[in-house]
Parts: sequence; C-alpha cells; structure tokens
Amino acid sequence: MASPAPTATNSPTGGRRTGASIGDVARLAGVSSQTVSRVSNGATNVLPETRRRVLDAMERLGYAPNHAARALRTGSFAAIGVVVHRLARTGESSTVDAIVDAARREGYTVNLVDVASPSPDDVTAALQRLSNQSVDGLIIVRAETATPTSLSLPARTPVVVADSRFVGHHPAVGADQVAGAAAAVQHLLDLGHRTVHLLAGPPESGPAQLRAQAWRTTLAQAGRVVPEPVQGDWSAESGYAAGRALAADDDVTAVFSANDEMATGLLHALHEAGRRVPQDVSVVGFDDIPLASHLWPPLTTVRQDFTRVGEELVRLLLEQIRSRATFVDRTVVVPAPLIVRASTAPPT
Amino acid sequence: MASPAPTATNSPTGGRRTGASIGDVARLAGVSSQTVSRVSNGATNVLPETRRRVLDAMERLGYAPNHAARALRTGSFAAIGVVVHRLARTGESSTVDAIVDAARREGYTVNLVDVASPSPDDVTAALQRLSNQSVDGLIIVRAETATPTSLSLPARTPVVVADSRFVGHHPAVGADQVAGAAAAVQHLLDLGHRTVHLLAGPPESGPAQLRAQAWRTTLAQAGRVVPEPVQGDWSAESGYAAGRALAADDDVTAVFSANDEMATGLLHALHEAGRRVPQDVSVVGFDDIPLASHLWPPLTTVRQDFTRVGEELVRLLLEQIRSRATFVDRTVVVPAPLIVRASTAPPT
DNA sequence: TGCACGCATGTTGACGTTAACACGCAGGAG
DNA sequence: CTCCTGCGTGTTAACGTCAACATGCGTGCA
Repeated sequence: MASPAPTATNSPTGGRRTGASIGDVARLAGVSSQTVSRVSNGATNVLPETRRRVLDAMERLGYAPNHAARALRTGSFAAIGVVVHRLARTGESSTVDAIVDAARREGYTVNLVDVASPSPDDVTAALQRLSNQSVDGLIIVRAETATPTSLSLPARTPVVVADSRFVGHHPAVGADQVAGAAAAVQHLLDLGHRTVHLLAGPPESGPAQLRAQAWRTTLAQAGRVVPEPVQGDWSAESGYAAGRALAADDDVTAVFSANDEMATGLLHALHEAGRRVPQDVSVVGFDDIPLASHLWPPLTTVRQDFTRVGEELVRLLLEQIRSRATFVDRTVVVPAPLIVRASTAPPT
Repeated sequence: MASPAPTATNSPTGGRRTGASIGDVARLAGVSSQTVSRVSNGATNVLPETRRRVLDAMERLGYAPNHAARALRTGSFAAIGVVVHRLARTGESSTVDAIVDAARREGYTVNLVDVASPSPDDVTAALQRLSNQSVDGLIIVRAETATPTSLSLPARTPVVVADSRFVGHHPAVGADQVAGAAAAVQHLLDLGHRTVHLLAGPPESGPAQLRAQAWRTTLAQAGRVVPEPVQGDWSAESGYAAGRALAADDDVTAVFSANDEMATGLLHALHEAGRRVPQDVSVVGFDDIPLASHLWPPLTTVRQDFTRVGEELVRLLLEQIRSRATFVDRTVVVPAPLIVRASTAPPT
C-alpha cells in the first residue's frame, strides 16, 4: 500500500491524469525546477545535500519525468521504430526479440509497426506513421518486395535495413545467404547426389532470391543439371504441397528447402509417401529454427543467427543516431554455418 | 533523386532535425495555426476552400504533426505498452502480432518491452520504464511468476493481462486452459488408455499450473492413477530430455504435453527409442503451433487462438482508456478446442 | 429595423521540460 | 586590494500543439 498522496494539481485547461511535475518537486525540495532537472538527468554540478533533498521530494511525490515534454524539448524520443511483416515467423520474432533487448540495454524503447503486406506502399505508409520525431531511427526487418528506390523514407531519419539488397543505399545487416545456401548445396553434392532440387521461397522475397541464385550457381559450377525449382511461400503448408510432387518423383534424392518450415512440410509429405529420409531423400533446410534439431529426422540446416542480426541492427542504428550522420555504405554480414544433422546422407 | 527542398528553419536554441511545424503551414496557407490544427484533426467547421489551401501547404512542406507536442498537450500518446517475456516463442509472437495489428486499426502504436526474466521485480521495472504518459495503457503478456499482489502497477494507468490468474484484479483475456487440457486428457482416456502421463511446463508459470491442475482433476474424476508428472521448461530440448525417460517406461501409453514444442522433443525421443506413435504411445500437445499439423505424425493438440486473444486484449484496454475507467472484473475466455490428428490412437 | 444566433476563423496561454544565460559568492593570482 | 575564474544555483524563454475564449460577419425571425 502506498501512502495517499492526493496530488493536488489544479487543472485549468487540459485536465488529464497527470502525476507530479518537475515544478512540484522543486517546490517541495525548496529549489528551482532547473535543479530538479539537473538531478533527474544526472548532472554532476549539484551539491550532494541538494541532490538528496531533490531525490527525497521525487520519491515522496512519486515523480516520473514526462516523456512527451522531454521529447518535445530535446527532439529525441529515446525510441526506435521497427517495421516488420509477419512477426509470428521465427526469424522475425527472434530478430525483434534481439532488437528489443539490445535497445533496452541502450536506454531505447521500441515502437513496433507491422505492415499488412510487404509492398512498398504499405511499408511507406507504416514509415509515415512512425515519422517525424515519434522515433529517432528506423529498423526495417524484411523489406521483401520493396527495393531501395521504391521506398520513400522520411528525410533526416536514420535507417537500417535487414536486407542485403539495400547495400549501397542504407546500412544493412544480414546473414550470409549466399555462402549458407552454397554450403547446403555443396554438402549434398559432396555426399554423392547427382543434383539438388530446390524448394524455393516466394519469388518477391530478397533472401529467397539470393538463396535460389546461390543454389543455381553452385550446381552450375559443379556442372550439374539444374532442375526446375518448386515454388513455396515459406509456410509448412506450401512445403507439404510441394513435397507431395517431389515425393512422387523417384529421381529426386536431395532437396534444399529455402527455409525450415517448408522443410517440415516436405518431411511430412515424404513420410506420408513412404520415402525414407535420409536413405531415399536427403533434405536440407535454412534458418535452424529451435524445432529443427527435434524434427524427425533432426534437420540438417543452415543457421541464421537472428540474435546477432538484431544486435547489429541496433548497433548500426544507434551509431547513426548518435553521430547525427547517415551512413550509406556500412554492411554487416553475419556468418550462416551449415549444421549437419540426420536428414542428409549419401544416396543409396 | 528528390528535389532539394532546403527547409529553411531557423534554430534559435535547440537546433534539432525538425520538420515543418503547424506555424510554417499556417504562414504558407495564409491562415492561423489553429485552423491548421483543425484541418489536421479533421474538424468539420472549416470551409472547403480553406481546407484545401491548408492541405496544399502541408503537402508542400512535408508537414507531419509532432507527436511529442501533441502528447504533451493532450496527455495522450496514442500508444500502448506491451510487456512480454520471451517474444520468440510462438504464443507470444502470435499474440503480439495480433495486438500490433488490432492497435494499428484503432490508430494506436505499440511500445514493446521485453523483460529479462518474468519475475515480479523485472516486470515492475519494465512497467516503470513505460510509465507516466509514455503510453496510454498496458498489456502484460504472460506474467508467469508474478501474482496480482506482487505486481506494482503505475497508478491511473489502465492495464490488461493475458493471464487468468489476474481475474478479479485486472481485466484478463486468456484461452480456456482448463477446458482445453481436460479435453486433451479425456480424449486419451476415451481412446482406452488406462492413464495419461503429463509432460508439465515450468511450475512457476500460471498456464502451466492450470493445465497440470486440469490434467490431475480429469484423471481423478475418472478414478485413474495419477502418475508423477515429468517437468519441462516449455522448450523442445526439455521435452526431448523428459521424453527419453518416458520412452524407457513401457507402462507409458499416453502423454499429454503442456505445449507443442515439448511435444516435438518428446516425439523425437520416442522415435529414437523405436517406440511408434501412435501405436505404442499417443501424444497430445497444447497450442497448435503452425508446425503441429506437419510434425511426424501430425500432432493432436489443443488450439489456442492467439490472434483472438491479442484482439480481445486490445479491445478491453481501449475500452478502459476511452471510458477513463478501470475495470476489474472483466474477463474474456477464448475457447481452446481439441484438434485431433494422427498422434493419438487406442493402445495396442 | 433590431437583435440574437450560428459559423468560420483568430488570439491567447499553458502542457513539462531543458538550453542558454545570469547571478552571487569564494578563492587565488597579480 | 582588485580582478578573474569556477562553481552551484536561479531565471527566462522556447519546443509544437490544442482548448478555451474572442471576434466579426451574415442570416433569419420578431
């Protein structure tokens, strides 16, 4: 139980639920409001005795600084905006989790906006809603269909993008899609498979494009046949649908799925068709979701370190905010190692 | 390339990156700033001709209202704070996704805070950071160890909690844990299993307690032996560890896992031990994560409609914010139906 | 013809905070 | 003894917006 503290604020015009203000604290402590401000901001040039009196008064009144007033005065919200598409997906939520965590450590709050669709228009609208001093900077997680030029960003607002296609336009952070996908395909070739089929992500997605391209290049460089890729939409459901077709084709001995969820659907379809994994068909995924090591069989996959990506995004953004500069050429590539488990084996 | 637009703002004292203000628009349109404010807020008592001139000026200057000033003046941030623990988990991210979406439709922004641990102290600290006019209301997703009395909430701030243990203290929204868990256990008994083993969630979690309690009650009411539950921590890893013990025990023919991720680990352990699902052991999960229908075998589970929960949370919160009242006794229970798939069968 | 009323628009001031500057006093250098 | 410096603290004004009140003009009714 707290003490009563009736908060006798007179409300001449805009009578809202307002706690104690800096002025109330100043009056109680017998100092000027500026001194309270100094204490509240940790300035050093305040006598210990004065500071103590101010802190006492704050405590007594339950004072908490008004963010709006501070933001209005300083022009900084201590907040970053995060634009995300489908938060419920593993990669997205892990990245956002890391962003929120890293931001908190730096004293920043996160304003989350999701966009109905990842189209340039929707993303632009989302940015508009966050724009103009409601945040100090922006992180765009997954731009998907948007391209560097189709995106109209609020001027003077630092931006970081988790999509390497934006390299050269905005600072970007991303896992090494190309190396990861190439390693996955090469692993299957090294096991002795003649070629590798692709269960592709949606064609408008940047990462999906990069993974498909790497798959194609790796096969071509090894002089192998490049089969027609099967299209999915990242969901397990689409992986299952595609998997039924692949399972019916006895020539298919190795499949590289552009993400783990589609790989899960693929495994389902293969089991259902009675094709054994990995004896009959080897499967490699992408992402290393927490469930990957407990699927049946445990899934060989490419690990994306989403936590690291989130941290780097925040680091790069704060660097820009603090230096009041906008970098264009900074890029961080996070390694994406292949994790070999039990879903891959030589063809029999 | 955009046109130059040098934005000739004089910066007398606090020279920050500040766009056009209401005054700049007023000057350009030849009206008073109050008229601009009226247009900006959609007031009807403005002549069409005047409105057009103002809108033109806004467009020309790229004006966007300053959230800080507006919040300071009106006392409302048009923002809600969301406190979440481990965002990367399915339930959490789906709920937050729905919250963000519902909030956006109502013109509210979401401030996301994650807490390092779900302890009362950490949650209280998180609430502190969001407190006092930086948000208009709070949603606590998963309070876990916190109890209604251990939580010190900022006064005068509307709160909604996604945890039914808070019923009677704060408005709460949650899936029907008890009915869902009971249905899962009853389903297994109906199939002919003599009893049902429990793979439990962490003991400090409210939902885990409810599910365990319902499991116990359902078995007791049917006059069955109540075996010692096996403890997990929600993760697939813990489900796998627990599953190795369960798989070694031939008496175990049916397991109710308190969530789908642990059930996934359990399936892994059972496969590895050569115990067939569902012929040797039946498994029921809880949550119906997107992957549940594509696990092997497809998982019978209890569906939690996280989207619905998120929407109801926002609805209840906004109702409080708008009525400036704090309800205490409102509760919304979302049905949690059993989804029967292929991981359950009569014992053989 | 007079007066009240409605309507579009303008003027004033305050929300809570902090940057910039002013002030007064003590101590040290010339 | 004077002047300068440094330090703790106070005063002033401004950040951008909107609520409340003021103004001025045209219309309709008695």
